Amino acid sequence: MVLSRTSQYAIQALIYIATQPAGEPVLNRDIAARLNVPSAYLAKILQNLCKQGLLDSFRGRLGGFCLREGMHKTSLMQALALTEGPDFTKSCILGLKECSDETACPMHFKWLPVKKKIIALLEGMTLEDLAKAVQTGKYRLADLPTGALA
Amino acid sequence: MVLSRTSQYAIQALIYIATQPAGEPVLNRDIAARLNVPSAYLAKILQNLCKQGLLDSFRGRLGGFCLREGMHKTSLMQALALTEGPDFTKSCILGLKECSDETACPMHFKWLPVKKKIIALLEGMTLEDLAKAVQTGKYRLADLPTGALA
DNA sequence: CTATAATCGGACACAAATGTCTTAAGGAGT
DNA sequence: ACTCCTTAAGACATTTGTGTCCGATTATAG
Ligand code: FES
Ligand code: FES
Repeated sequence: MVLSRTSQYAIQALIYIATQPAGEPVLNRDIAARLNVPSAYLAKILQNLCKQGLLDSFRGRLGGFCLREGMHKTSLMQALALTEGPDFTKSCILGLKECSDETACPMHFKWLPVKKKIIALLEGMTLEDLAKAVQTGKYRLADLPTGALA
Repeated sequence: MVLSRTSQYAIQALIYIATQPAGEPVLNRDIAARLNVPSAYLAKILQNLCKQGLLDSFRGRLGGFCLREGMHKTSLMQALALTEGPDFTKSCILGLKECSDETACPMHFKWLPVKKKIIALLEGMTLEDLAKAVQTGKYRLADLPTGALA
């Protein structure tokens, strides 16, 4: 419902990276271990986020991934636009090609307000916010018991 | 976002069937043509809805599909439980196995109210309601120009 | 009974998402 | 220069979603 696995991994990883000291690259291996996610697959996702400009990557020793300068304030909406495609909120809930008041499906006018709430929520949450929440220790990023931060 | 193609087809078909005179079986072929959807695939979906007890099917001449007695008041939530699986609303938006206040991910308490709105919406809309809306001619069930009802 | 018309059921085909593996390339330390 | 550690890139495998096809079954009409 709502998000693909790929996007879920991406968000988890981004939040985790945001909890780590800025400027210190984080190893893909560590992220994967922390989130209990396939590391090779996660690498692909992170590489993509690099190409899209959200992350920086460094090879070799002391390498890894870290948030690009200023990207701590990236909203979930912006991040999801990169993983799900730029208009993943544009579609009609019944799958019609157009979703607008003029081409409304029978659910349109009921669905639209809810969709707006979802979008507002995603636009309102930044990686920074979520990272801080995680750092309080009250929330978990992975299935494991209660994620103690490294 | 939110629904699989299969569920979208299913809902469209159910609404269309609900707009037709009760008790008169509707041909799969006609539904597929009306919705502009692959008929063989739609047949599978309808067969499944039969097995789950939402539709009745009749073979041979004058055959087809129609809503089972009393099922006009089925909510979208009930219908989606059949196509998406019984707990498609249970999962965490970040993909955690458990979604509860005790095992909250950093988005949990913000997401939960929105999720509740979605569920309330789906529970509040019945096939009957949606069919009536379509019959006003103001809403469309398919991509085609403006669906004139048969 | 026969022909016709529709669903049923399963096998099959294709595509997209998810996950794995191997090799190449780049940077840090010695 | 050499070695080690890391990401980069692409090929490949697996799984799931989507879509097609065909023969079997069932019901109606003549
Ligand atoms: S037209 Fe269907 S949700 Fe807008
Ligand atoms: S735990 Fe993530 S949405 Fe509830």
